[in-house]
Amino acid sequence: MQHEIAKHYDPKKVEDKWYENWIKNKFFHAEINTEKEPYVIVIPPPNVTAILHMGHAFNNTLQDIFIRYKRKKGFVTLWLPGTDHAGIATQNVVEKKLAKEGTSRHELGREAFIQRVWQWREKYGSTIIHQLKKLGSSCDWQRERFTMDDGLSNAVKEVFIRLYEKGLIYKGKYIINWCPRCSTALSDEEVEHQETRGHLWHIAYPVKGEDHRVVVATTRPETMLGDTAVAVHPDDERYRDLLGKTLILPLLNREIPVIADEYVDMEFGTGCVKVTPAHDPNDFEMGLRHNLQQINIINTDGSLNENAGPYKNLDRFDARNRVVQDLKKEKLLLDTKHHHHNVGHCHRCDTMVEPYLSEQWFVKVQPLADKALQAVQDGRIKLHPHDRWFKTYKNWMENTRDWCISRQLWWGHRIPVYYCQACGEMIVDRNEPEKCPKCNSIKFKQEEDVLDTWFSSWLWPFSTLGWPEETEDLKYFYPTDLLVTAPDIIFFWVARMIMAGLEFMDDIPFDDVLFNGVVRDAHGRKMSKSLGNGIDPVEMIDQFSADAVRFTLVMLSSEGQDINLAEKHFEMGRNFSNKIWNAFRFLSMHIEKPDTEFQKYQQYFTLEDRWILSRFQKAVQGVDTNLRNFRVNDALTTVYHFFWHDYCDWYLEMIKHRLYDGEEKRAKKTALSVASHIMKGTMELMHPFIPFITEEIWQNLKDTHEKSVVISEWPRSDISWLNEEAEGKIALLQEAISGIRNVRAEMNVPPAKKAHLFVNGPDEARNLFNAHAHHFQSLAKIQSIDVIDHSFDKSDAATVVVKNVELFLPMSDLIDKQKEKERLQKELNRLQSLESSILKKLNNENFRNRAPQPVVQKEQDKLQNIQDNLKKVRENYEKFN
RNA sequence: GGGCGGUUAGCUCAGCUGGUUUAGAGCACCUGCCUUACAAGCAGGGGGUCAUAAGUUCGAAUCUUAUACCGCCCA
Repeated sequence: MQHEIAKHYDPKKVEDKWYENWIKNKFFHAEINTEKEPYVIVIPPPNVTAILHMGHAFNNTLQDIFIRYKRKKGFVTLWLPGTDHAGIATQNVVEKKLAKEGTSRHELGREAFIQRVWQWREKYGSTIIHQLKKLGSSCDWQRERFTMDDGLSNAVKEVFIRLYEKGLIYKGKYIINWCPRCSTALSDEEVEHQETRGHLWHIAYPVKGEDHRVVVATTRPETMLGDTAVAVHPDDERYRDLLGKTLILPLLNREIPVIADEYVDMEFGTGCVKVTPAHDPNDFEMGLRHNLQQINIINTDGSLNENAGPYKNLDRFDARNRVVQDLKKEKLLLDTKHHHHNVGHCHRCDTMVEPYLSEQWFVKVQPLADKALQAVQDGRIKLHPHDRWFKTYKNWMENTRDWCISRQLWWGHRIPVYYCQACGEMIVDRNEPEKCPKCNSIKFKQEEDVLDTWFSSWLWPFSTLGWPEETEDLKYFYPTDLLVTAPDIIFFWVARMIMAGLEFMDDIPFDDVLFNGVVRDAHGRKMSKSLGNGIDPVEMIDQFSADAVRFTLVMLSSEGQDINLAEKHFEMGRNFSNKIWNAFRFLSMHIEKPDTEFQKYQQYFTLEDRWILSRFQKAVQGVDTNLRNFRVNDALTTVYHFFWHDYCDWYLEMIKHRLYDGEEKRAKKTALSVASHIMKGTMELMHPFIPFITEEIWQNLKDTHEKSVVISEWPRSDISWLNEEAEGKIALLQEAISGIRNVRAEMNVPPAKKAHLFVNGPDEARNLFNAHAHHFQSLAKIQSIDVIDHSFDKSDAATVVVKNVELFLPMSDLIDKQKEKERLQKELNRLQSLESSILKKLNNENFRNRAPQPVVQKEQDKLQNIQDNLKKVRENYEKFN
C-alpha cells in the first residue's frame, strides 16, 4: 500500500468496476438452501415504460439496504426484480410512435400491434433496469420477471377463473370511469380528483301544461341531453306540488317525470336535481330505484352520439358551450355561478374522466378485503409507521367498492372468456373451448377486453415465484419478508396483494410493509414534469456517485416522512465519501500490509483503543436496533456519527503521536491494527448504505481468504468490548481539551503558540490528565502540564472548570484579560440559570415527595456538580474585580 | 364534508416509553486556521417564549382538548 492515493475520492473508477465484479461472482443470486433461513423482498415492479426518478431511487435504496444487511447477516437473500407491462402507458407510447410513422394500431390490427409492443419492450423495456443497476441494487437478476411473461400470464388466467367460479367476478353494466383519450375504463383508484374552477348553471325546465318552471343546478349542462327525470327530496315542502308532474326537457323537448328521492340534498343549489342515469353514478342508482330510462349520449371518444339530437358529433366540451348558449337564447339559463369542485382525471394522461355507463368486468372486493383487514389488524402484517397508515388502510378496507378490472386496450392479459358465435353462450376457461356446451357449435370469439395491469401486479409476490405451479422457489421463498413502497399505492397494490396472498396462497404475502416518504423539491412541492422541478437521479449519480445519492436520500429521510430535496444536498453524500476516503488514505500512509488482527495486541491497548472499541460496539448495536425497527435514517446517522466524530475527529487524532512521535514499534503497530480493524468494521456497517466505496476500501483491509464485503460477515455484537470506564475517561479528556480550545479561540491565541497548563483537582483526574499529556499537547497545543502549588497566581490565568477539575492557562500565554472576564461571565450566567432551574425543582416539595427517588437523586447530583463548578468559576471571575 | 399528517435554529428536519438533552443534526451564517488524511477539511462561535390557548401531572417539545395555518388522502 505504498502507492500514491488521490487526495479526493473518485467514484467513477470504482462503482462500475465493483458492480461488474459482484455480478460475475453471482453474489446477488439466491440459491435455495434449506439449512438456512431465507430473506425475501419483491421489488415494486416499475412500469416497463418508466425511467428512474428520485422516488424510485429512494425506494430501491431502502430495499437494497435491507437486502445487503440481511445478506451479510447470513440469510439466503432474494431481492426479486422485474417490471410491469403498464397497459395504458405502454400502449400510449407505442401508439404515439405509430402515429409518427403515419399509421395506427387499428390499421395494423390487434396481433401486429401487440407484436410491435413486444418489439418496443425488447428495445427500450430495460432502461429502468440498467438504471437500478447504476444505483447499486443487488437484485437477483437471474430471476427478473415481467408481468406479461408466460408464467405470470398463467397466474392471471388462473386467478380470473378461480374468482369467477367462486362468484367473486361478474360482468355487468354500470357507471364506470371512462377516459376518452385512452378509450378505456378505469378503476376508481386510477382516477385522480383535482380541484377545478367551474360553473354552476341554473337551468329552467318548464312544467308540462303549466306556465311554471322548475330550476335545476348543474355543473355539467351537456348531460341534460341524457336526463330522464328531475328529483326532489320527499320532505322538501317547496316542491310537494311538483311530484308526479311531467317536465319538458329543454332543447330536446322530451317529457320527463319529477320524482322524489332521499338522495337529493335540499341545501344544494335549488334543491332540484336533474337525473342522468347513464352519466352519473348517483343518478344511475336513482334510476334503478325509479325504473328510469338510461340514455347514453356520449361516444367512447368523448363526442356526442345520436341521442344528443342536434348536438351529435360535437365534442363534449363544445357541446357544453353550445347547450349553454342555446339555453341562454331560449331564456332558460337563469344564473351562472362560479363553482369550485373536484373533477376526476385520468391517472395516466390527465384527461377529464367521464362517468360512463358500459358493460365491464368487476371483482367483488369486500369478501377479500375483510380477510386482508384482519391480517393487519391482528398484527400478522405490520405496517411501518403503523399509526400513520393503519387507519387509512382500515378505512378503505371497510368501505371498498367493486373493482372494475376490464380495460378496452389491446396490450395486456386478454380476459379468458369465450362467447359461442352460434348461441352467445359465455364460457370462462383457460383455453378456447372445443365446442359449446349448449349448442355444440365450435366457433368462438374471445372477449376483446384485457385486464387491469394491477390485476397482474396483485399476484406479484407469488406469481414471480412460479405460482400456480408448486415450485421449489415458491415453497422456500414465500411468504416474503418485507415490502418497501410509496404510500400512494397502498390501495392500488399493497392492499390488493394482501387480499391475493390470503386468497390464493392462504398466507400473507409479506410480514412487514415499510412506507417510504415522497421525494419532493426544496420547497416541498411534488416533483413533476409540468413543474420542471424534478431532479434526475441518473444525472446525480453521474455528478456525485451512486453512494452519494443513496447516502443523501437516507440522511434526509426520517421514518415515513417526505423528503425535501435540492441538488446541492448531494454534496453531503459526496463529502462523506471523501471523508471516508481520506481516513483510509491516512491509514494507508502508515500501513505496509493491513493487519486487522487487533486482539493480539490487547496487552498494549491504550485508553483510546479501549474507548474506540467500546464506541464501535455501540455503533454496531445502534445499526442493528434501528434497522430492526425500520428506522433506516437513524441507523445511518448512528454509523455516520461514529465514523466522523468518534473515529476521525478523536481516535485518529489521538493515535497520531503513536504513529509520528513514538519510538516504539509495538505501540505503532497496536494503534494501526486497532485503527484498521475499526475502519474495516465501519465499512461493514456502512456497506448496506453505500456499497461501492465500502467495497473499495474493504478490499484493501481484508484478509487474504476473504472475498467481498458483500458477503463478509456482519460485525458481531460482543458486549465484552463495551467499556464504560474508558468512555467516561475519554469524555473527561474531551471536555477538558474542548474547554482549552474554547479559551484559545475566544482569545485569538495563534494556533502555533503553545501554552502551559496547570491543573488543580482530585488526584484521579490529575493523574488521568498527566498520563495523557500527549493528547493535550497535540489536540490542545499545550506545552506542559503541571500541578499548581502555592506560588501559582490564579488571578493571572484563564480558567476552565470540568467535573471538579480546574484548568489554568497563565495569562502570559494568552492575550486579553478583559475577554477572559467576559468569557467567565458568560459561563457564570449559564451555570447560574441551570442551577436555578434545578433548585426550582428541588425546592418543590411535591417534586421531592412524588417523583421517583432515582429522578430526585439525579437532580441532586446534577445540582452538586453544577454548584461545584459554579463555585470555582465564581472565584476565578471575582479575581478580576 | 370525512380521515390522516405537520407546525422545534435563517432553511430542511431529528427528538421513540413525560425526567439521561443543559432541546440536537445537516445546510447556511460569523471568527480563526491551506496544522504533514481530508479547505469536499479542522477548531471555535452566534442563533430557540418547541404554532396559540387551556388542561392532565411533582414535572410537558413530548400526553389530552380546542383554535389557527400548511400538506396529503378519500367522498
